[in-house]
Amino acid sequence: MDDSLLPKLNKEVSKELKPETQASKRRKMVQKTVVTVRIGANVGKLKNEGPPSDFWSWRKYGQKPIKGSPYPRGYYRCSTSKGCSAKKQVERCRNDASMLIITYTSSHNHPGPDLSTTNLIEVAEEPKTHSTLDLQTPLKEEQQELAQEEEKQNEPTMTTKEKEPGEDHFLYIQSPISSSQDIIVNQAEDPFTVNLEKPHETMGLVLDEEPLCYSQLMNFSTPMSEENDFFDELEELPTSSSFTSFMTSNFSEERIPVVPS
DNA sequence: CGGGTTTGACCAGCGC
DNA sequence: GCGCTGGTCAAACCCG
Repeated sequence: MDDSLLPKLNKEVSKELKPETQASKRRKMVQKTVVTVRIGANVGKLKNEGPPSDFWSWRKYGQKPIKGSPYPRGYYRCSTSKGCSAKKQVERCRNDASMLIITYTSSHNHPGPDLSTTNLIEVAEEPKTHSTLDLQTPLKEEQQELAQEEEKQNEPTMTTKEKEPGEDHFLYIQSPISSSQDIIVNQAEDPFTVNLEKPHETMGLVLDEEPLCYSQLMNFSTPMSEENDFFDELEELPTSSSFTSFMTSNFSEERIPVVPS
């Protein structure tokens, strides 16, 4: 091709020409998983924006000031595997600096470094959400049970939010990622996809727009206490992450046909 | 030396 | 059609 012309353009095109990435190039058809992390005292400990380290390593490839937000948004790409197209965006809640809003896009095309040995404490509620997440990873079955137990113990009423029961796609997670972190996962997907998979569901809430509600949810549910210390240790380990497994399962549609049994 | 971060520029989607 | 804004790239720089 005439790559001698328009070098910039071509270089981008050639790179973005990968079928899936091209579609995800802009903010149109992208699957997104929004995770809100409350970083309590850790805000100082974590580096900069303090993206909770999942067991994948991320490389920052950009940062942009966001209109209306005093905090810039950081763009990260998975550097665990070379060809991995997984990305995440990290920004702070505009109204609550102690809240991190992490938006995951694309999927990891490689297994996690050490999933089996990882402490996956998964709190997944709302069966309908499961239909989206589809926890099909075998090892997750155990985690799921654990998660549900924990869920019961911690916040049995948390299953449906005070806002719009049945319309939200939140997942509230006891964060194994780092101490004193509360995590809410919101499954925000492309409306089309949602319509296809869950015609009865309404993606009324894309938290990307209004992270505020997270704060409310956070206040609404008060988790953690003794695990605090436990997770504090985990913080230093490259372990963790329930939400990473969420992603794995959620985004694995390329590799796993998704069978809601 | 290798990998990661920073930063400015460029491009494309979206709204008006 | 134009301008705005978000997302990505790549060179330069920094750190281990």
